[in-house]
Amino acid sequence: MAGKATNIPTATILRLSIYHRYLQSLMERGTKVVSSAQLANGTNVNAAQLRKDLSYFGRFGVRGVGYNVSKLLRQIKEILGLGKSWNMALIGAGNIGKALLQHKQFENHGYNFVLVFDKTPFRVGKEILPGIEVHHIDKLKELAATTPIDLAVIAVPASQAQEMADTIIEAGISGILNFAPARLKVPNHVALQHVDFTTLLDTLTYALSTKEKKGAYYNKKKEENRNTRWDSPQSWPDHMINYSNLLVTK
Amino acid sequence: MAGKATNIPTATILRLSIYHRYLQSLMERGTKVVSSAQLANGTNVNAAQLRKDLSYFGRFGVRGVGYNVSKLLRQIKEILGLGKSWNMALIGAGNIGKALLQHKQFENHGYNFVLVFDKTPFRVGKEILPGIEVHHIDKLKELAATTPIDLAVIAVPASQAQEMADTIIEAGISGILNFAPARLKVPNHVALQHVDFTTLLDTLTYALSTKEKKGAYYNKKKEENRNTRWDSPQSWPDHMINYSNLLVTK
DNA sequence: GAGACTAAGTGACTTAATTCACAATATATT
DNA sequence: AATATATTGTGAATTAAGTCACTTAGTCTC
Ligand SMILES: NC(=O)c1ccc[n+]([C@@H]2O[C@H](COP(=O)([O-])OP(=O)(O)OC[C@H]3O[C@@H](n4cnc5c(N)ncnc54)[C@H](O)[C@@H]3O)[C@@H](O)[C@H]2O)c1
Ligand SMILES: NC(=O)c1ccc[n+]([C@@H]2O[C@H](COP(=O)([O-])OP(=O)(O)OC[C@H]3O[C@@H](n4cnc5c(N)ncnc54)[C@H](O)[C@@H]3O)[C@@H](O)[C@H]2O)c1
Repeated sequence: MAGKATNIPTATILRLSIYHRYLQSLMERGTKVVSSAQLANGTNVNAAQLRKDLSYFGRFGVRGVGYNVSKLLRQIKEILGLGKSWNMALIGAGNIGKALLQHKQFENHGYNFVLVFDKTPFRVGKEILPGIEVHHIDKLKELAATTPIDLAVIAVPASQAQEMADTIIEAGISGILNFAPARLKVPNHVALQHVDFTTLLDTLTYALSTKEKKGAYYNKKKEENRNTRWDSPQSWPDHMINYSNLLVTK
Repeated sequence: MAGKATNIPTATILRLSIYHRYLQSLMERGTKVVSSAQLANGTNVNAAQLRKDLSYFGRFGVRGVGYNVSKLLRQIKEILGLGKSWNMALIGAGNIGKALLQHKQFENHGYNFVLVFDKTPFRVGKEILPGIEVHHIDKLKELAATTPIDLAVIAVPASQAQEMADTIIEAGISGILNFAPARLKVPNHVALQHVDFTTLLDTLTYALSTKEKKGAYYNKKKEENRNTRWDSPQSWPDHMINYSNLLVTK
């Protein structure tokens, strides 16, 4: 486990998660060994980049052979902190919130909604899922004290989002996934990600628009240009993500 | 409208969308003029960066004064292609798909679901929204020929996602927003964005994990370090996006 | 209408991320 | 045991993105 002291690119962490998912599918298919070229191809990244990404954390492969799928999977889990199960609180049990609660995949990945909050009277007190009651948002701090929460998911209207973030942080939670279309301000010790549908749609319309009226705001160059810049509508290179969301990833 | 020939950073487009949204809120509040510093502060970016982002497309401000809110808003709309209304097809009318259909905000922004597809017998034929019937996926090509579709939203299980992407592209649609946890391969002329919840959650767990056992995989540095690297759990610098997917965005 | 003041626009610089290309090291083969 | 072959790991080079800091061009005041 070498582990470099170098700064790790943010995008590397995003990609690690993507490799992780692909490795899981390889596991299911029974693949034992995979080369950086195969793994990179399956996740749409450059093979050298994949190797460099891993090299920030250690040396996991065997030269001339490749990577042992289950071993690499275990090691990426370790790096990303996916060894344990993570308790999540949902803030806002509306359309999106309910879809998230229903999503079985989260549990499989160790993400569990253990508390759900809302404000609207007709939602509060209902049993939204077997064993999961909707609590009033005012009880967040109190309940978070007994049930330790690692992550909070914000799914309230944008106008309420910053206030909710503040409440969440005050309750001692320091990881937030925000679905509201608002860029939140949080102190440095809090990890935050935005899931921003409209912004992503806007990048698509930009791509399609520049495609049509080529030359208006942009000058067309080499058509064969790889998926990296906005010369032509294309896939996202990364970050993006964002980058990203970020964000933002091919 | 100067319009530089330079390559435009992918992250610039993401940010443009974010400025756009913030400008809309300023409009609603009746603000007439805004400085780059204010606008940057409201969107959590560096003021110089905001000015540079705009400079790729022209000169929209007045020196010594700032930007006219409604004028800048109009110009960003123009750049991003938000002047027109965009027809969308939804592929997969399950949990997430239904939440998206319900979402009123999309219409306000010019994004309209005009066709909905699924495969499961009990969903096909139902009127899922007033005036919107769920069609069988096999009819996509046929219906897209009569109702022009600009963008497709994929909300089917990951195992079906690549196949759906291929079908969509074959039907002549060249913008895709994908919610399935799978990295899709598309030809160069197709614009693609991934909305990847789990990957974003994974970056949060990484941040929280490294926070706890500082020094394991990372070496703690200046604590005051601004939100830019993975030295400590923090906000996403951008892209991340995008990128990123990236993607990724503070 | 001269001078003070403010904030945009941008070239130069800095920092970050990606890719190249090859040395290092494993396995397989004869 | 020597050689062929494959694929990792990584410094060096390249490319991209972000920030600084100054110049320019407006408005406002007196
Ligand atoms: N539904 C979508 O497809 C979609 C798409 C993109 C973005 N979003 C965003 O996600 C967020 C939620 O969207 P939605 O469609 O689920 O909205 P929704 O109106 O269906 O649900 C919002 C829920 O939040 C609750 N709420 C409001 N203020 C609250 C507060 N202060 N404390 C606790 N609960 C509170 C409401 O009672 C409601 O149940 C919004 O910001 C929306 O813009 C949703
Ligand atoms: N629900 C969530 O909160 C959530 C969160 C993250 C990711 N996702 C992803 O979004 C996707 C959809 O999730 P969901 O929860 O809505 O699942 P779901 O099972 O509720 O809905 C999927 C729908 O797709 C339809 N479908 C399946 N194959 C199809 C095909 N070939 N053609 C047309 N329709 C088809 C199914 O009939 C079903 O109605 C999945 O890939 C899921 O992993 C969902």
